Amino acid sequence: MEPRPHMEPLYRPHGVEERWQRAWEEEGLYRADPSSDAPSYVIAVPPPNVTGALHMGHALNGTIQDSLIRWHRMRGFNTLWQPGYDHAGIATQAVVERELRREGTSRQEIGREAFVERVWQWLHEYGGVIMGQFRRLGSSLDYERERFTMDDDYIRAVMRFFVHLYERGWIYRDNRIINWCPDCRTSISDLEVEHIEVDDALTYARYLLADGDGAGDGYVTVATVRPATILADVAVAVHPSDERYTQLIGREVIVPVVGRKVPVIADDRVEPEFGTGALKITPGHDPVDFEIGRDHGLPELTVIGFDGRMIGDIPDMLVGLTEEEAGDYVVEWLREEKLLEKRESYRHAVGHCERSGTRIQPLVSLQWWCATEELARPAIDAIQSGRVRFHPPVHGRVALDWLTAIRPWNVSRQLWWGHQLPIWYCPDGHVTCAETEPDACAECGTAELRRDEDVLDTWFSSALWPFATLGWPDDTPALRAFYPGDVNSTAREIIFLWVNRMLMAGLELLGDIPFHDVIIHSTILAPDGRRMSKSLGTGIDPLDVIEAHGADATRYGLLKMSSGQDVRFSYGPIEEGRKLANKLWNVARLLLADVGDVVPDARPRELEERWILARIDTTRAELEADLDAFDFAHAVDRLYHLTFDDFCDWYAEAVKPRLYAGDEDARATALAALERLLKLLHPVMPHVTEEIWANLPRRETRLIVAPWPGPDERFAADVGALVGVQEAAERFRRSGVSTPLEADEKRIFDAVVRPERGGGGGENGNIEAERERLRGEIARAEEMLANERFVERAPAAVVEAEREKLERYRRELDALGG
RNA sequence: GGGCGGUUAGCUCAGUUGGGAGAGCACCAGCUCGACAAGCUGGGGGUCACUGGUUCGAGCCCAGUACCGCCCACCA
Repeated sequence: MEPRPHMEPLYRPHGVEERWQRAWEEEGLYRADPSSDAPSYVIAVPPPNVTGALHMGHALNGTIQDSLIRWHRMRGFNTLWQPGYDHAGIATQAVVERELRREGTSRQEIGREAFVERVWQWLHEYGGVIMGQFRRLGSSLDYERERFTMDDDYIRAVMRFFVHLYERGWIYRDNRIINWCPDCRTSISDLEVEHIEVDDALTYARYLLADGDGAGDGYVTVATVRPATILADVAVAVHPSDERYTQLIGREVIVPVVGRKVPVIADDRVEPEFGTGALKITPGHDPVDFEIGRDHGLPELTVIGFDGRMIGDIPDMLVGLTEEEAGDYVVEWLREEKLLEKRESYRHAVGHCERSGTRIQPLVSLQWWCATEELARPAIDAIQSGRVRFHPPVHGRVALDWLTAIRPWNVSRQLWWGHQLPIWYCPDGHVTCAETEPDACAECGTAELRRDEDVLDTWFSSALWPFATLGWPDDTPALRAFYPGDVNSTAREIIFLWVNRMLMAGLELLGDIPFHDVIIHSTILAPDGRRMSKSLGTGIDPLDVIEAHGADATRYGLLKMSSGQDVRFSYGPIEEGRKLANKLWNVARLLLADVGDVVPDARPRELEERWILARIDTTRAELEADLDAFDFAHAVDRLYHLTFDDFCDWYAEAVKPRLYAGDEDARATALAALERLLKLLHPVMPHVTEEIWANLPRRETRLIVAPWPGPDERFAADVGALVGVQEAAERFRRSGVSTPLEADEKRIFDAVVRPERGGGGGENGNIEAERERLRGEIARAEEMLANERFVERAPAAVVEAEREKLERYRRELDALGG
């Protein structure tokens, strides 16, 4: 043990926190032990993007997980908090591509191999800073076990997963419409598409009947927000029971500009009430139209390329234009041909790439897909049966709804950074799927193989995080010791992307759920209620908060404010945490001043000592219930009031005179009570508690691994022992009226309230004011008890409580001679 | 379009089977007490969004309205 440092009146977290963070890690106290016999408690950190920096969500989530981990470590569990990073395919590739552009080159120019090499180089230089920032928060991750989704072992796990699904028959290649981001130059999944309201123009265009017989007006009008896609129209659809159009079904109309004759078809996916009730069908560029087109056997024409430019069988002058330019041309053409009925402004939600913000281009493309119904089934059961519980529970139902209506998963991305698909083609077009590069085509045996160039969706590998980090697919000691895990704590927005897929992958590959509790933590908004975001300038850097107030205060504050679904960040709770740390520090100074060779030992003699030990024990039980329910805001609130109100304002003040008098029993008991208080606070505020712990005499273990206090019923009967004194103090402070007290109560009263120093009015306080107050209370109670219906229908306990209150007020009034 | 959450003190938020509206911050007043002025004690401040209903009794339960936010979504 190091020498006891001088304890200054003001607790300064700087230096102290970093010192303990280094000590805990260097002494191996964060380490999980795969060979331990103790029950395990496992949380895998949501792997942050390897390019990213700590934001407020990380800080809150890190605090939640660390508090649980530290609590269980003290309770004797073999804890593993698994650290690591996600390679974050699109995000990382975008960062490095941006850098290449600044250098005047591009990934296409330097080629795939050099580009991937460049990404690794970038990561070694700038990536992977978050784990250092997690350390600064005091996070007790087992840093020696850090994993990366692009580690060789992890890649092997991803390949195994893919081949497994392929062999199950759930992986297939299909030419379907996908969400194409022209900026990222890749497909993205439905979950990565963000719908944003935009103002568009709705163009009403007339399609002339090909066999114009004079009946009606000889045309049908359709509405579109994307006039350029008219060039790829292959049909017009109407609702089968829409009487306006029944006579048109089966006839042909002429697509403007290109002059193509296309059929009028009937489909009940058309909404008769919208627009004109006639829908132009563009299977190549619209998801609904694609489905309708497939069902009616229509061709899929493409007029917009992967670069967002016009291509295909269209007038030469349009080739190479943007969709918008081409659209303007089409509208102008319609106007000249008198086929433009009208244009009106129209506000609607349009899909955008959530990473680049670019408007999604629905395109037909040959991609790899994963059929997910079979994977989802066990996950659905796990949630329905309650084996996996969400906190708050509402998110379980949301997760369930998604799983129940799950759709095929587009798993291929047209990127270079990521896990390249383990798919090889031979010149004859045969497909070989294997974990490692095969020698020959599985079908025809030719050795001439070409690997598919696409990489897998980043979330495909994230799905394996709870067990690929433990060595799966190998049967390792870590996997046996730490799977299944216990808790997953994460942000609301990745329930589908990540949580559900971990459930599916874990159940499919290991036959068991990866965790039984899912915590969905609050979203912390900027103080003005907007999202915290760098680009909006509304972000608050948690490292700045730690710098200014300390990690303990930051942890406390984040837990305190994280009660609702969304919560505005404010410094109030952080300040509260800082005050709590300072208060704790100072009460420790009081109890440790002139401590001599007294060691902690609970041997209570007086009322206030039995009382505080009872209060600490009941708070321990309540705290455990809060933590078991993942109710962190209540847990820290409880700790605050235990420390301030009970421990400092009442107990410490009451026992102070005996400490000054050199009462060694009082001293030893005080230290024992402080010990227990420190233990309860440690999971939330690890640094200040460890620092004080180190100052306690004869301390041979670290608080971080000190045993969590068990139930202590010895003084339970004394938990209300101070009620009389506290009421007397309240009365005295309110009106200066003294209450007759027993000798030991009087001693506590005098120590805590110190009437001789003013505050009230002494024995001659305002007795009449107090009588008046009591008469008011009595009147109210009498009124309630006079209400027959209340007496008849209210629960007996409530009525009885009211009677007791009345009796007490009357006694008190009598004592005041009223 | 569908679903979910929210609306309580100036601010950020609690309020646990319906039974006297709370905390922290801010504000005001008083305390230089042998841990802490980054402290202590006390105080002011609320039509619990609105309307109706159930009940002896509603912040809480029911119906509806308004506003804010989130998620999902193939009405062009």
